Amino acid sequence: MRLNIAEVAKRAGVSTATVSRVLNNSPLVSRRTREKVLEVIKELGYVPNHVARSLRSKKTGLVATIIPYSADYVFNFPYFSIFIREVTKRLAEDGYHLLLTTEEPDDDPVRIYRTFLDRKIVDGFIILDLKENDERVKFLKDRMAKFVVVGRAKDCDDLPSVDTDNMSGAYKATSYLLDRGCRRVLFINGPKEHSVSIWRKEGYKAAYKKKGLKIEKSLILNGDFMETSGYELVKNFRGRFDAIFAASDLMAIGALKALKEMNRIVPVMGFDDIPQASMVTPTLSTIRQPIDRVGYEVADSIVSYLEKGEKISKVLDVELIIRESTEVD
Amino acid sequence: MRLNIAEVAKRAGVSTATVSRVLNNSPLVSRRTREKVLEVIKELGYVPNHVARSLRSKKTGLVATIIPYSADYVFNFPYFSIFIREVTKRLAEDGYHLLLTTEEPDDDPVRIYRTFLDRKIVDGFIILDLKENDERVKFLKDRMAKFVVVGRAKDCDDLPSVDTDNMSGAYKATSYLLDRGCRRVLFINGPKEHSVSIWRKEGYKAAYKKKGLKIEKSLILNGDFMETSGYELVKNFRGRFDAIFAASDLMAIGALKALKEMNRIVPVMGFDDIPQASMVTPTLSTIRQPIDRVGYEVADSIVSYLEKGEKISKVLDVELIIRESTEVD
DNA sequence: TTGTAGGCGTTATCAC
DNA sequence: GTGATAACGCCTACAA
Repeated sequence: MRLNIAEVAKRAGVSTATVSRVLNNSPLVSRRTREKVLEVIKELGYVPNHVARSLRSKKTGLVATIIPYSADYVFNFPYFSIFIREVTKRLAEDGYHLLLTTEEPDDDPVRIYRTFLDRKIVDGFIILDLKENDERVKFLKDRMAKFVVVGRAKDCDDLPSVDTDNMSGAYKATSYLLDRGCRRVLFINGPKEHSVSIWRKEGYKAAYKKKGLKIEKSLILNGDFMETSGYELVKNFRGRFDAIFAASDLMAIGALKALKEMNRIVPVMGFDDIPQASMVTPTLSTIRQPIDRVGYEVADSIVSYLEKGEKISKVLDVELIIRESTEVD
Repeated sequence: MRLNIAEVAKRAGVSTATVSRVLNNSPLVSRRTREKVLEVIKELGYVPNHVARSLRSKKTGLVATIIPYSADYVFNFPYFSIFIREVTKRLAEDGYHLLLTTEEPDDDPVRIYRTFLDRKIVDGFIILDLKENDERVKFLKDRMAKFVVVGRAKDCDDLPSVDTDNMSGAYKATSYLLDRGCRRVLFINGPKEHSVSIWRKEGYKAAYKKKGLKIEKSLILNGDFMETSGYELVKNFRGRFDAIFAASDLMAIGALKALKEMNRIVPVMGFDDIPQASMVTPTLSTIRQPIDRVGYEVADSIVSYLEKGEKISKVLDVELIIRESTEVD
């Protein structure tokens, strides 16, 4: 025997329309009818079929996050899992679920987005790893899709977004090093086109300006957030420097390794505050990002967008954490 | 204008049935008709609606993984992300997608499973963090749900499953320490009821037996896989020991910290080979688990189950990695 | 080889 | 307040 709305209706001696009304808390049902229907529902253990609802309502209750294939470091970022947990938790509060998937290599970066939109698999997207002139953003805008980005690109401030205050973070980090008397802070930034890199560079520069110091462009390098790139960039750097500020803890750790091999000691500052930061030797000074709140807020934002059409954007504060790596002398 | 199968049919001058046949590669379509239909499909940019298909076929193409709330360490396990990547990659090969979510705290552990089954949101499940007499397994079996477990419980060997050879791993680790002349290997196992803990304990014991040595039960402790538990267990241990084997790298790292504070040096072996293992000081000897293959195989298994009804189980080899932490003298 | 038509389970629009 | 009934978009007997 099929357990559907018709069966419930039959047993309760009402029409399917009435059952549906009860299910959707419509006020257009008398108290008595509602109670009777609820009783039957409970008795039969009836639960509405989500797919049928989706077909009717044209909403699947699914939000997709697609990890760019190039963005290995997203996965290597130990806090990624906390981010995911907070996202799914917030989504569930409104009955949404997270579809998580990865891009294929050598692939059109918007292929999966197109598939999900064409086949109407998801209601919205969360975009990670934002770049300037991001193809995905362009595509989704074009298709009038609903999405929220993590990060802020300068070319799309009309988008709902959640970001940490990368500029302020880089400013704090750099200022701290300058305050300690350092003058040539080697800045190992992330990839050039990434929105976080752009903001962090601004922060770095702002700190120099504030102190009235001249910025030396050759001190600004671009890594890929991974440990090896921090290691290599320091190892191969031919100029002078008296401190290092890396745009990720992993690169900072790589930098520390390189310094050790080169038998040099200078203050080193990271960014993120991943678990390793407090476990390596020396423990790493860094900028802590509230990754859990980023997860919560981005989920909150996409839900608001989907349910109420509200485009919410937030910038979250970051915190300077001083440990051993900057306290060398 | 709605773009659906009927519209395509109209434009191609055929019936919806024919279009459907073309879409599903039925041989019951003439070459000419097929080409014509495909042409129209291309021209209109028609793509079948996934939800409508799901309703008809009673398959959503979704596989759920639900992270137990208690299993924080799953998230703290840095390789979790690699696991997810491999899972989604393999699922996508057959058109499946991953629904990832977290349990709510203080909640019936099978609540989410029930919801997903009742509402028919997903086709199958991947179960992580398996325990003996696992409630979730019991529930899903009861409901005749399709699922694959990561791990092997002794009470359910009829389930499709993927596991690493935990027993062999623990055997290798313990044997290595015994071969070095250690006799009192403090074994910091995971939580008692976890299937991995049970297998690893077997391996530990087997190594002792093989050497004809007596097993000292007081040397076997239970932690929770996290760093602090390794630290505390060692710090508070009152017996004698001349080596440590921890069932996770994180606990091994905690143990190393405790030893350092206690001014003691003994060989320490971990389990997992997480990234930190090669970054801490001293670098950590450990048992490497092929987490990427676990991801691939578990996805492969659930797809085979869903598509062909085949229950596939696999046990994957692990590898002994010797670094500095065991080479102390 | 192709078409007709019913049904998957729900919701929304009408009437009553 | 409540009940028929027609969609939503697709697939599949069954008939032709």
